[in-house]
Amino acid sequence: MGRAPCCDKNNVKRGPWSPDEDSVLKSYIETYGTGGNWITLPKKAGLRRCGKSCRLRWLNYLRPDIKHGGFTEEEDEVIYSLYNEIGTRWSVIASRLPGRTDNDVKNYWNTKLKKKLFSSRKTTTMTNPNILSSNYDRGYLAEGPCVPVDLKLQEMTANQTQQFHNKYDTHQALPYYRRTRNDVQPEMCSITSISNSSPAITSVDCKSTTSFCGSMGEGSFCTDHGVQLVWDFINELLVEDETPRFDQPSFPTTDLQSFVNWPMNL
DNA sequence: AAGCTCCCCAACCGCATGAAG
DNA sequence: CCTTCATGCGGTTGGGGAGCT
Repeated sequence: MGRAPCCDKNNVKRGPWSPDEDSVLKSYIETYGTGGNWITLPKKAGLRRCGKSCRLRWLNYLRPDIKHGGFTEEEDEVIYSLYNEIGTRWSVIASRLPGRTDNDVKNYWNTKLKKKLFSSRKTTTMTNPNILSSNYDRGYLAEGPCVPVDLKLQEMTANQTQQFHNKYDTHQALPYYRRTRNDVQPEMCSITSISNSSPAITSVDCKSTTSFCGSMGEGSFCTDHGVQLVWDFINELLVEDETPRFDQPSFPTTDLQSFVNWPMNL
């Protein structure tokens, strides 16, 4: 048996809030505060709404310090940067953007910023047309300039590229294990870009971007279960480019339990 | 003008967390 | 310690507006 519902769903109104309801909720909270109890608030305020719904409406829309309207370039940068550091912890990201809510940031990321980030890879702030700016592209990178895989392949001769494609399917989905604060989760990724300045590649899975580098903090991933291929991949590409071949990082890459137990802050 | 598709975003859902008893 | 339950959070949904044919 599941948990008891927080309210009687048959007796509460759902869906969009009317201006009258907004006005009632706003004036109640401005007069009496939330009283630290959202569950009883709607009854006291005379609203036929679930407490959760009231809380959401207040926090995401009615609060006086909410900033409505488009995001600025500066806010975009903050989101890129924090997304790369901590992933989809929207409330933490929103806390760094005065007047923005977690819902706002999440919606903005999912509907606009992600697309903007992908399309911008070809055009923005590049000092070299073949190398993406690490500053702009922090959302993807651990550090240093980074080259999309497709561009890297274009640099090779047609014959080399064909041989490479015969050997590797560059768009195949690869399984890996991602470390989070609390556990290790199996996920899938595909490789989108490689760094030519540090032993790092960058991949994009369906949910987020992931750096593949020497650090063992949150977001790093285990190369077991097929992602060994990744290292062959990067070295094969880089060796075409006079870049020294990188050794595999020293952290455990084949034993899942060692990966799980490895200290976060090395 | 009508019908269709796409996109945005407000709102909902269910799970995790932590406080209180 | 265990249980209960309010709160907070991230993922997802769906209504409605905008744009296109």
